[in-house]
Amino acid sequence: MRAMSLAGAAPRRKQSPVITASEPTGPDRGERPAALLAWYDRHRRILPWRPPAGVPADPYAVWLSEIMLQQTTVRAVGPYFEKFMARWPSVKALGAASLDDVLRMWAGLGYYSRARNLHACAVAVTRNHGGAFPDTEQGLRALPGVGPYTAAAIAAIAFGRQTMPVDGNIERVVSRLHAVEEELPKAKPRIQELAATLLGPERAGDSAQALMDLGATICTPKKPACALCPFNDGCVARLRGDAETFPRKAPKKTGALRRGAAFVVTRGDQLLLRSRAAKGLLGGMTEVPNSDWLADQDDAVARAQAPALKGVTRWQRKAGVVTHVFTHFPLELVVYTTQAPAGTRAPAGMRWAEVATLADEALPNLMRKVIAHALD
DNA sequence: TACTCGTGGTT
DNA sequence: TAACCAAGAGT
Repeated sequence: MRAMSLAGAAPRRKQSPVITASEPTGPDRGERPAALLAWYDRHRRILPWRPPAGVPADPYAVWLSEIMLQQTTVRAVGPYFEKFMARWPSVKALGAASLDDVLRMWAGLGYYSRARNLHACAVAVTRNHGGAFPDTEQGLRALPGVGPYTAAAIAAIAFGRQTMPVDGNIERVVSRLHAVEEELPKAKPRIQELAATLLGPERAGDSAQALMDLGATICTPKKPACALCPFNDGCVARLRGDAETFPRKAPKKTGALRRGAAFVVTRGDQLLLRSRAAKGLLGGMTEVPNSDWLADQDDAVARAQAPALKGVTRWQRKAGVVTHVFTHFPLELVVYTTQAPAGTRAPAGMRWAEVATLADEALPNLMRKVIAHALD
């Protein structure tokens, strides 16, 4: 352990007493896994789902965190992970919960198919595996919501399997280390292969988490802190001086603006809500009635999709619009409000909910914006 | 392969 | 400010 503590400071090549300025001074290829782990032992992040060094990880906590972290920042996940662990401390507990409860707890975190698959996975592990996660990559891969990355991550981190998960961080680190010119996603197989060479003979999970921490804190997308990197001058992209340009990837096109209308109906202290279709955009989540969302949507056409309510003929249009940006398109919603008389029946498929308890509803943030705008 | 699928923070 | 990015999966 004592020797390891020095590895973060750029180990020198053993066979070359004479080192020129341009010669690589980073660890030799074969020494990289050890240098990486030594760096990790000194600089690993403290995270809610990560036990203290040397303490085995709880597969349930690893799985839950990995699902939440898909395309989601560590900061955003933190409170959700704590909430879920407190309410459902085991996969069996989560498997016994209702999908509705899971969606309510997940509301605001985005990518709601993850929550549906999370629940389905908990049920499957409880029913088909006796509440114990499969301990192989192949077994994990068969579970809902568990793809190639997550299966490898759980196998390595929770079960010590010799496999290297490749996420966005690792793609960036590895593509820079080897200056991989091929564009993503075509370069994935090559990057997977190169990433696997960074696995130490033991501590596979730590190797993976080390690369992720390195990508998140040192080998960042913009202005990487190369001087602090354990790979040092062994990094080809750094030697070329264009580390920031990796990984190569085709620019993505932005979607066209879509427009629509949302209808906020109050009845005393209550509000009219309904549920969205089980799958697709915001699948299974709660919403206020609203129109189609279409590019070049005409305001009058959208307005005409207001719910039919007995005794309601007048709608007030709120000034301004609610804007929201989805991954593949931006959205602008015009908001109409009305006050329904006491006793007004909710249309088929809709229900009245107390405004005071809206926090407990499975409302995606878009809908929270709409309601806040309407009641403002 | 190329879309779909949320949200918030950075640059 | 527009673009990019974050421990990707499903179709």
